[in-house]
Amino acid sequence: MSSLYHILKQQLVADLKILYPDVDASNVTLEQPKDASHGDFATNAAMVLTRLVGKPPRDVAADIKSKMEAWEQVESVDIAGPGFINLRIKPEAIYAQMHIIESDVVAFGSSKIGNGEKVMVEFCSANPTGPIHAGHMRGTIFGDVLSRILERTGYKVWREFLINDSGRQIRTLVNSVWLRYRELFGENVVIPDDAYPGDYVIEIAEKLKASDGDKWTKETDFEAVLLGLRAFCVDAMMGEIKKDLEGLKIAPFDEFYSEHKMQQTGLPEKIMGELREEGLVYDGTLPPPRGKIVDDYEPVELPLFKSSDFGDDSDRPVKNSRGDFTYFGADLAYHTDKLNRGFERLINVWGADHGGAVKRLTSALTAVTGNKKALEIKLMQMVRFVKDGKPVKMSKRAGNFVTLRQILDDVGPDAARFWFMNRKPETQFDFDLGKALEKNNENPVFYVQYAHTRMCSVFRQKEDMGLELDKDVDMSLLTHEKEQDLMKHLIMYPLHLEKAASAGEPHRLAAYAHDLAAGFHSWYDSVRFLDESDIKTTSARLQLVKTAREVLKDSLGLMGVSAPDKM
RNA sequence: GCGCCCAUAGCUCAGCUGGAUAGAGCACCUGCCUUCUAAGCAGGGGGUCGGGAGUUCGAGUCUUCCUGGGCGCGCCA
Repeated sequence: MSSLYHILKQQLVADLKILYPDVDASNVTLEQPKDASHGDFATNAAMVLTRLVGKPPRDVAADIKSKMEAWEQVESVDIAGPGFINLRIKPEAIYAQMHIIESDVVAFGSSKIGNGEKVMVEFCSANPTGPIHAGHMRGTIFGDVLSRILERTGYKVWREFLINDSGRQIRTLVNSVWLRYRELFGENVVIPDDAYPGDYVIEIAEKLKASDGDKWTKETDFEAVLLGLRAFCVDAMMGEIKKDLEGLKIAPFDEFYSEHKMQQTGLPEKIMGELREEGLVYDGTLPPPRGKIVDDYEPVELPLFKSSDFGDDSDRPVKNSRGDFTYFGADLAYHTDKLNRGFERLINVWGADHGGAVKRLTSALTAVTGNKKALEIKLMQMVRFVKDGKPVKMSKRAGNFVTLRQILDDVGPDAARFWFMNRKPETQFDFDLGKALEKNNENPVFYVQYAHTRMCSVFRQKEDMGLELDKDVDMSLLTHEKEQDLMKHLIMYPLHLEKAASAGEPHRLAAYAHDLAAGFHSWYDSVRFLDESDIKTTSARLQLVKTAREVLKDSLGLMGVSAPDKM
């Protein structure tokens, strides 16, 4: 806890506790005012507490002010407007922060709001029936960066990828591969409409031929083929998926969890039995589906989960009429197992096309935990892919979808990652494949990276000039407005990380990095850093450049974006 | 018909979980390179924050209704 923000926040909380012992001050914030003339920090404490304390805001502010004036880091305290308390920090306190940041930016940015809580982030979970396509990118990048931010803010993060390797899609995959495999041996096969059409299917077939020879051409029973080739096909697909994840610079998953294996252990049966004992699962008949006319509807008695008692609009079958678990049933078992594995908090990153399943699963989990909200689902709205202003339709069936690898080949991981995580998840947006191809500066990542290369370049130039800097740096020489602004922006880094973590919104980190780059670019153009005739000022400025570089590099690192020395 | 999400500059989007005078990029206009990378900087024009009502010291932000767009609505995955 070396950051000024953390220290001041702690002092504020402690003082409020003394002033108003019985009042809940959790809504009190310590922020950086937009307008610098309002001070370095501001708190809304007086206004938030006015009703709870039963005094006018400016009176509350006066109480708090008297406490704050005793803080050693504070130069002045002012009450403004409806009851804002504005703090001005002693310059020395800010200068001291620069050295702390530069010596260990990770420690500086870390916080304990996570309290060591075990949180599982499940994301990506692309079906192993084809390469990762562009539609998965948003959630995959989101989950990756969110995980990194949560780790930095004191959570114990577990990254999990659910391999959806049971169900009909796997039959289709195995069948598609098997047909292509037989085709390789000269058999005249007919590829049905529902088979996967991509070239990757042929590649797997070729691998199969290489490893097993003609063994599977003699087999006529598809069930036997499925049994024999399921693992081979899924493994081959997962190998490709893992390569894609690596290409996108996704931090390693802690576990790739196989749904098929889960089914085989009998875990879902066990969990359903327990739920049945608790009265949460019962046998019943559902009404016909609404909003759609179904010709072949017949009422059937199925095991149902009482999700309607927990906010869902209907009860949901956990098994289908063939006796297999439904997607919902398997998901329910899987998530119950997550809790049994000791995770206190579950975060799932899903695409908006799964939005309809959110309520039933969260409500089911609420039932299982006895009314604790353990599961949080982050929905990624759809990304519309456009080229030359026209939408590009993608379909796995037609085989014309844009793959993650294509985008990586075009723009590289840095641009792709920054582009996707720059935006908050609940808005849908257009990804222009034409612009992405151009690799121009419309992608803000170049702006941020360029700031970093400029910082590095200054030091290269300093070496070339043979400048010897002072060991004892006097930061008080940095009187320029841009320098003051930059320093104040740097000390707020931990606050922005905490907000990104607690809101579950990684894009805030991208915004912070962009602002930091802007502050630096602006400063860069207003003063010359390297001045042989004034080594003292040069030393102080380079100290600030070094500090800013540490923060910028660290924030880029958390986003999984590289910080190049040269561009 | 029902549920979830969205609507902010011409375009793409931020807006710090209710705070002080609503921001950035692109596009358009005007300036700044014989000194640290001009992939940059400084400035200008451009807004009824989709519309109405409400909540309170205070609303782009919360509630509600309306309009428009996206996603979904079997035992599929």
